[in-house]
Amino acid sequence: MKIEDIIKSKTPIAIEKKTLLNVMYSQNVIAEKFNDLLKPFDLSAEQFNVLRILRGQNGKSINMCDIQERMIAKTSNTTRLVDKLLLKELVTREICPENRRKMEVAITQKGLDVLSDLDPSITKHERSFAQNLSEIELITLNELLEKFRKI
Amino acid sequence: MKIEDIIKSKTPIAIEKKTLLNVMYSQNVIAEKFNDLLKPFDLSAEQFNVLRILRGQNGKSINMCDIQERMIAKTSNTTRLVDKLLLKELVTREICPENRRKMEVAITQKGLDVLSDLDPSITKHERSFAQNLSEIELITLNELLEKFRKI
DNA sequence: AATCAACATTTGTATATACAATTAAAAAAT
DNA sequence: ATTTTTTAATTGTATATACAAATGTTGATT
Repeated sequence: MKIEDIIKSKTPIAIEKKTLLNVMYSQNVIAEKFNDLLKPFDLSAEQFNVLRILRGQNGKSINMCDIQERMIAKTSNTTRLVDKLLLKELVTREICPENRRKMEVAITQKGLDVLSDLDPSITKHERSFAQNLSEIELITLNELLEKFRKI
Repeated sequence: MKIEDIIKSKTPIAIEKKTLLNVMYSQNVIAEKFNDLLKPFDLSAEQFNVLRILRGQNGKSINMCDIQERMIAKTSNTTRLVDKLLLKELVTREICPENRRKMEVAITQKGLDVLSDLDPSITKHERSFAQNLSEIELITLNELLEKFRKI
């Protein structure tokens, strides 16, 4: 569906504006589907994101700053995100002995299990979008987005 | 900057996942710049969006349902958004006499003035992203996004 | 005409986000 | 060695969002 139809604009939209709207709206579609997928697991998208970052550490712990750096939405409140994950026993948090300002956050076995359970539907989710495009088109889309957002 | 570097992934990411991350992150970059731009005007992105929809009505009023339909983030709470705009006297809201369930929302002169003041920076914002791509690339990007999100 | 279903909007509530202010620890400067 | 600056994380607060429940109105059914 074209963006003009989605926002029900009668007049044509300039290509500059249209592209911005298209990026914004696409993200929205993706995020909504993603939230639906996570809902049965009682995880928000950002919580899942943090868990995935922690798994990517392969057993090593990571501090709050470094988590924040790896996140897509850089303005999230990492402390409170980790609080939520702690309550669910999906992560551990300890003061770093070398630098007592820092926190060592790590994923628990329970956290790893939740991610394992989720993996199939995450992969399905990712493929459901990608299947509409060829390999070459996907590469092009990535390149164009990268150029587009570069200011 | 490539998405792998942004999320600091050491291992290469599958193109399916990468594309999703790229769309999500690009939206984030755009939204952040947009919020910065609106901040001096004391408007949130969604409030601005509603105002722009109202201006697009060319004097006619529009009800809540129809506003919602035209919005990009379909889950926003239109009532409370309009409440905020009412407080700032940027819109009017009246019960529709033909169907008392409906509300007639319209932009005020003050609202139109705010949008006029904003227009130059909005245009600048839109162009700042679009300038990185040629006309053909912009068209391609729009087409690819449209295909991508189609499920 | 009375009842029921559908519609349009609002309200309640829990959670999430944005962003400034605060706390605490470590590093740098004097 | 003490003060200042920088760094890391947390807390406070206001606003935004998600989603269910409630309210009031209209249209349909019997």
